[in-house]
Amino acid sequence: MRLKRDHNCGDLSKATVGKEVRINGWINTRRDLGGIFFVDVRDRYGLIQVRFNNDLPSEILDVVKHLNNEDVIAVAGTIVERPADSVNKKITSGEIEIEARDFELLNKAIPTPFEITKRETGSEDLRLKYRYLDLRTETLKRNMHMRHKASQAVRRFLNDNNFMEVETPILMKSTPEGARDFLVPSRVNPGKFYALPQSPQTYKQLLMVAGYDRYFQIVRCFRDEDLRADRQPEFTQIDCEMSFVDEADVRVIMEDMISTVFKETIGVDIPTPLPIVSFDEAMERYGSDKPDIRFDLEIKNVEAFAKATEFSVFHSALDNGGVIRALPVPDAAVFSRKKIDELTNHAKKYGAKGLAFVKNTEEGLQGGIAKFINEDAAKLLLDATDAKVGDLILFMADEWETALTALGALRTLLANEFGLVKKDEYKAVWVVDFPLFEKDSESGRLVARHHPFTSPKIEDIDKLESDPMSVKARAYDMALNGYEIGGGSIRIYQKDLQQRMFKALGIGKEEAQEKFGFLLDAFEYGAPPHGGIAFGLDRLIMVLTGESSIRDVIAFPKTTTAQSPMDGSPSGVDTKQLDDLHIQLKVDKG
RNA sequence: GGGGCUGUAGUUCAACUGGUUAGAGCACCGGCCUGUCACGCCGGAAGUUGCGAGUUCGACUCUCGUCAGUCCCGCCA
Repeated sequence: MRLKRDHNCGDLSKATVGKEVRINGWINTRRDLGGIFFVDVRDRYGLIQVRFNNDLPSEILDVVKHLNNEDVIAVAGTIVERPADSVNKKITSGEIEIEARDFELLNKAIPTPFEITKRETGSEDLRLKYRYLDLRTETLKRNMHMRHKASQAVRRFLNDNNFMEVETPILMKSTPEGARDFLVPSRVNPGKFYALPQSPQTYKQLLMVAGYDRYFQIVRCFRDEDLRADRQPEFTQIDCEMSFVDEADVRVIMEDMISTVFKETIGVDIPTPLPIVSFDEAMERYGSDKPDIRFDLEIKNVEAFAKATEFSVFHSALDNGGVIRALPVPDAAVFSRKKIDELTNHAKKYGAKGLAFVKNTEEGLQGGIAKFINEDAAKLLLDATDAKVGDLILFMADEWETALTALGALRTLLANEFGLVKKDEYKAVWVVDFPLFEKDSESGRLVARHHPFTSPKIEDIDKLESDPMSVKARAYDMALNGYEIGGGSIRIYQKDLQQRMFKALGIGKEEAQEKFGFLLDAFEYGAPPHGGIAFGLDRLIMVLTGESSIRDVIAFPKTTTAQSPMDGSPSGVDTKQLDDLHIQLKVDKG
């Protein structure tokens, strides 16, 4: 190229008027007025209007006349002030333009499959197929820049606080305890597989044993599970671990980190210390273990009321060990039958069997289950819910977690519909005191709610064998605007306690030694007390950018079927490759 | 594994209750235009209605299957 740039499009302003500059960039838009030709040139830094007059040499004019959007060009010219009546207030460089003297077409572009300046054109799969074009759009450029800024803020903060960045293996041992692993065959080890890390959990604990007492890594993690708007098969974690700490130490420094990131990226103050709620309280009040606390709309316990009614569904639920909870919805007594049916269907997605309701009107309780409610019961209900005239009260009778989760889902849905969620508000909260175990719904066996390395609360250790479901974990999650953006725990660091934990999970001594022997062995060589946390960087960027899909904050994401329309991955491979890996397929490769 | 929604020129959308040659904006091509900035004006080209089957005199439209995208449930230690 002849005309190499000495400025970028974001450098130019009124202060540079009179300067001779050279810029390189893409054609954003162009306007041919006959005797005068305007081209808006775009690069990563900004947008600047270039004017081509018709006194330029015809070699230049002939090319300029046939320029297209997204052609790559070089322009040499003078920065000049625009006539006062031709100022474009919509762009930052709107007061100036470049009067072109020399020009070079660096590369032509064929018409793009969607318009770069209009992100609403082009379906998502088309934009994913041409991701390098989508990344040219303002929105994605802004998102990727936000991601960069947040990552840098995290690195700076952690470095300033003595955290050391250490890389851990991408090829590791498969431990099929939690999510399904991505497996990697090995040519030199026939019949054996590595797994891609679901998280560097064991490695960071081993780094603590090594004495690297503050570790971090911005690290890719892999899980072969179904995708969602906020879930990708590969995603990035801000992974941290610290030695000689308890829960409060980790919380204090990590909420400081998140607060710093918000300040440095979008200028928002997240006041610390963050509020702390227990898992039980989060479930009881918000129906979620990652509550959105930007709005009230809280769930109420109405069991005293339920017992006083003649509604048999309530009584049988209670007899079967279930609970009765209510969600009072202000000013929703006007809801139609159809609307309430919609809410019922929404609740059913979360395992609810039905949804009872009653309307609080001037004439008392009406509609729904009103006929089962006598005067005494009505008083109990209004006391428990603080419902005002004009409110709708929704009831759920079910198992504790099902009832609350379903009401929590309705809470979120209704808050959005009523506009209770303010877009520019950010409220984070710690959720603590999680149960250590939960029952696997299929097998009924005990599984770790967080992971098997999470320490039980010291006062609960005695109940590990006798009453495991009552044992609480030394775990903490950070929820932000209804997203779980981080989670961690104080870890087990003693071999015997770790072995008891494995045993409680139904992992035999030999199996534990085979799968996690390296960790158990390490605990015998002076393992310090330690704990840590991992934040989902992608979700954090989602919140910072206000996006509702994780794909919009990842440079090259996958579709919901875990495919890449751009490069066609995953794809079949040659028989030769498979032979090298000692692999035979059971199905035809696609 | 299950459910919802969507699929029509390059692209965004339209096409009545199943009925003539499937239309329009943007993009593209040609022409005109010296202050535009979503420039404007005139003209042109552009379609296996995702794919396959069925119902029908007739299917973009109805039915079934399939593929893809997306959202949700399950799943995500």
